[in-house]
Amino acid sequence: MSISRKISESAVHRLSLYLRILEDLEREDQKTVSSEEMSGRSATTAAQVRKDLSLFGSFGKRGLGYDVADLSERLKKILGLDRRWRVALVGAGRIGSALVEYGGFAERSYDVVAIFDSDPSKVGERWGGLRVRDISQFVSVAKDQGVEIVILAIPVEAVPSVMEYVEEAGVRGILNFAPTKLKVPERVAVKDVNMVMELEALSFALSQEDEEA
Amino acid sequence: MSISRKISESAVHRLSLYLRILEDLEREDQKTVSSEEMSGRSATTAAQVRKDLSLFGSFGKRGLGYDVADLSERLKKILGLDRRWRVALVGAGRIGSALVEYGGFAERSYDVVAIFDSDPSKVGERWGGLRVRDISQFVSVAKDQGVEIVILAIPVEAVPSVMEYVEEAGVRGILNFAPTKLKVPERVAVKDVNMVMELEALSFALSQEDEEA
DNA sequence: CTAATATTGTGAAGATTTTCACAAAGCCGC
DNA sequence: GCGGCTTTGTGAAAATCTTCACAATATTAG
Repeated sequence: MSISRKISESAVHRLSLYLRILEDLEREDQKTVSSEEMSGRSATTAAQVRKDLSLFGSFGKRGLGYDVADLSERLKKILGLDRRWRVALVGAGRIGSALVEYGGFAERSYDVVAIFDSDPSKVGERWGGLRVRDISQFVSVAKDQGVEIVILAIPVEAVPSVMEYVEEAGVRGILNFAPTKLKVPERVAVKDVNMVMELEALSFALSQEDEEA
Repeated sequence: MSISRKISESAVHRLSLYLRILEDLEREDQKTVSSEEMSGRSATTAAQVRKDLSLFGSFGKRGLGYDVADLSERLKKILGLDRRWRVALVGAGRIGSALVEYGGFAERSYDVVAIFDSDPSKVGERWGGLRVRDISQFVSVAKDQGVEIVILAIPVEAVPSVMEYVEEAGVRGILNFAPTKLKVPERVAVKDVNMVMELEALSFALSQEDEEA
């Protein structure tokens, strides 16, 4: 179905965005949608939408547009959301709690199956049905539970030691909230979420405006 | 000093990253650094580092490299971190609390000067020296406090009504955690932080690997 | 069945970003 | 102060990404 082609970061982000739009449309009971309308609801052009989709196949009908339910299914498949992913949260702090509480993950395809922390006062706490475990148990539990993705929500200092466990357990992907570049073997995929960097991009943009004025 | 030139999103992200690296180097007491070393600590090439910096001026010494302290200062200036920014947090939920607790903001250039929520049970709570206020007071307080940046950490449903206030108060930049595309006047800059999208990018990457195998 | 209308899919053109490669500069040791 | 070594800054080339523009195809009305 899909060719081994290099898809750019931004294209993948747009696919996520399209999926969200399609889910909105499904809720609104709209049956078909044109690239034009999709572009209106995102921040792209109709041509971009069509090009992005055409990277994976030919999903629309000329003259008609795309079938909302069908395209939504296909995007889910493309994004790997046609299966469940087993996720471990490492770091039972504020960010971790925000994520677990948020709950949106389960509705999508991610099951948080274990939570770890190194702080003895946190270990043992119950978090929405899961007991916080000591990080030293990471390797055995992660292997046992078949954890593929780790959400890393720990302070920078703790990163090196934790990463040893993560590597040993054969985790395949990391969503990294620590503001540092992780050193990982090539086979491990990393995505960074970094609020400070986004804030800096914001103040950069605002400063530029000021200078132009 | 700096020309009104269009700097790409990714270039700005890299600048943030360079700044973080320089701060590490300062802590390590290293006085100068080459583009080569900078690239080793980030995920770029030496040429990219030099090109990025050259967009703003000529900061290095041939044969020697860059002065760590000097470059750090210059990057801060470029990113608008040579002044304080007055920030309001809208949404006193888990994400908001994670952000305020995190504290890294104050160490950088952002002062959280007000917190708002619409939930009466939260209004009045004290959060690290600030009282949570009712969102209905947003416009007057934001104007009074000179708020320029808003961190929007509220559910999607609440976005439209809150955005009316935000717009009226003349806010210039928004760091948006709500998974929806904000509709804002052109003068307002928006940066999105979206964990679900990053997770989807991760499962996309992992699925691709699987197919290739 | 035909004409009018809508909208996709996609080569080709255009724009932007990244990499290359090397002249220009500065430092160091002798 | 000269030769050797290092490393920047930057045009030019290469690669990548986005937009354009239009043929192909589907639908609908009559």
